[in-house]
Amino acid sequence: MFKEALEQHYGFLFEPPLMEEILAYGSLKKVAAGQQLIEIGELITHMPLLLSGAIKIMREDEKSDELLLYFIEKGDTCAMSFSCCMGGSKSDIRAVAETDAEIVMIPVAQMESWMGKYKTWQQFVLDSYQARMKELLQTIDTLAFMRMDDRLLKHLQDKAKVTGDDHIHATHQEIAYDLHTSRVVISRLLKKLENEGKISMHRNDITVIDL
DNA sequence: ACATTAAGTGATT
DNA sequence: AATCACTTAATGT
Repeated sequence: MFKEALEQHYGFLFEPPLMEEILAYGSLKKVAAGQQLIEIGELITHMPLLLSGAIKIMREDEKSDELLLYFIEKGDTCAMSFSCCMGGSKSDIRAVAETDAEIVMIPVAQMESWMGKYKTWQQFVLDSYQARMKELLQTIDTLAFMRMDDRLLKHLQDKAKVTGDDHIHATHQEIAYDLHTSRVVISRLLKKLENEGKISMHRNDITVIDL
């Protein structure tokens, strides 16, 4: 069961009756790193509560080019899923497990009734919505002003934070994919960051020093 | 030793 | 900042 982990990350947020309901209606889902959770256009039937690990949320264009929007960590939920759940509509985003993760899946029907029933739930939804909105604005800022070097460093720091490891196991190509740019640009900027002493790199491994 | 994949570089748009 | 063309380095078979 997932009772202990749930209490550890959400116990201070939700009152006992709500915790009971989460235990009753939620189901635990374990995913491996790299596994896709939600594809664009897929119908949302459940809402995720992260217990451990991290999920990355991506957007995709017509040419199937990807762009990373933000990460979700333990104690978070996917704010995007609220709007989708409520309207019974389809997902606008893709969710991929960044690390191995444990997630409690809540059926949409339940979470809707909790909105009216539990004040703490309502607050939780509102808070995470706000947090996600803030992160989105941040990514928009860096996008709009096209400061790729800052964007790259932020991405590396986020990734290190989210995985709880300052060693990042990724190729330049994969990073380029996340930031929607070319591998050559990433290689050059990484070189620059290395010269500035902010990171060190080896094949398939980047160590973030400046956290 | 050879093929494959990741990373580095210079030039061009 | 993106793309091309090419080199160099690391890894796998």
